[in-house]
Amino acid sequence: MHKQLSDYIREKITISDPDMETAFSFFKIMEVKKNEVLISPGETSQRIYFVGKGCLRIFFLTEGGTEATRHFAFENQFATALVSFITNETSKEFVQAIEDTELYYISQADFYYLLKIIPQWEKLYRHYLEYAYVTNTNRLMSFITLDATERYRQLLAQNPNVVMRMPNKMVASYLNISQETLSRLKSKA
Amino acid sequence: MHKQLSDYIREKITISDPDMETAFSFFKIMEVKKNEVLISPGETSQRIYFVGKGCLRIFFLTEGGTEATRHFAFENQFATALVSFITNETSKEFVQAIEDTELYYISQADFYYLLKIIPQWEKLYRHYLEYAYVTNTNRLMSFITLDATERYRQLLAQNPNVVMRMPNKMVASYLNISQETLSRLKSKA
DNA sequence: CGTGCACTTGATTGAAGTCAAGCGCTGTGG
DNA sequence: CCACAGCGCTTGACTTCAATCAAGTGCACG
Repeated sequence: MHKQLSDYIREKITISDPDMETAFSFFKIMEVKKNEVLISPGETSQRIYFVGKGCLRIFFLTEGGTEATRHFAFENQFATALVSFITNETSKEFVQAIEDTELYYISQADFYYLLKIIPQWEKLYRHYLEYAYVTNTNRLMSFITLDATERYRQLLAQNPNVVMRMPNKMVASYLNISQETLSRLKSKA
Repeated sequence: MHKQLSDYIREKITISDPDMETAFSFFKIMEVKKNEVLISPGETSQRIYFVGKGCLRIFFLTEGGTEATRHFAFENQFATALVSFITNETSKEFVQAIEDTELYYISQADFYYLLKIIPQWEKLYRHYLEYAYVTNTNRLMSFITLDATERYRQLLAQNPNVVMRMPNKMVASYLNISQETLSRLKSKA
């Protein structure tokens, strides 16, 4: 049971069977339909999700009302509205299922409890934070150094999943270009 | 001795006097002149710096050869080429003193050693990572949602230090606008 | 079977970059 | 202590990349 999750955890840290049992006791399973929203702006109650099957998207709305996608989380990845999770302030971000999705989740309180009672759990969280930081920084650098064409090429090279599995408008909002521009890029290359 | 650093640490975590002693034994003090470069691209030997007095800047070069500033670290902040520190790959970033600066630094090896022997040290690192992540994400969002004028206004409101203490060309490279555009913005507002 | 949403394609616009020229401070060496 | 070289900053003219606006096509789903 929870094999994907335990594999993931054991890949990152060494953890005793009893500790793994304890950790598991706080995770719950959950199925959501395509397009369902898990976290909306203004909410404080926080969870961390682990994607078993399907895909989550984290995005926020700009003043103009257009969506800006911050992250896609596929199978075997943790995801949450991380800024809100860290700061404990209300989220500015949505978390939404893009496909029918199977999730494991843990509440923020339980997650913090695990940080206290399982020393290695801190290390797991550290890895998640490091990953999130590196991803984000690469993204930031790509906005600064690359134009629309190059950003699209890079995404195609580094994360073809996104381009294949996600609808165009979401890919565009992830690259921070308009849907029209993405359409033109695709037809050219 | 090291009062600034110990104050900073005690603000983030609870740590025994002997542990603090141990931690301190790995930090060294260092003075650098204005414009001196501490880490250059291609280097692997990593340190974490704590700014006692002065200011550090982390930046990288774009293909065109222009500088893109990722972060300014003022008094009582930790700073390093964090992506390289995390991934252990060679840095793409420079770390440079912008003013005559007084630093405490610790090597990556020693820092990791502290993570092992002082349980609370993990928490300190966590706080640093969380801070870096939140800062970076806010920056990312500002590039996506705000135009040049609004980014400048936001920086002026949230971090006037940067605008006051840093030369124009660095402020511009931090906002990811050209020096000319920043000049025009300043003259208007 | 039809309504609406995703996507394409074309025409126009606009924000900010680039190029270019000139001013003024700073600091360095004679 | 002065002079001049060079860098930082400003201002103007022009260019460009990608956004917006607009219209039309086709597919998916109720």
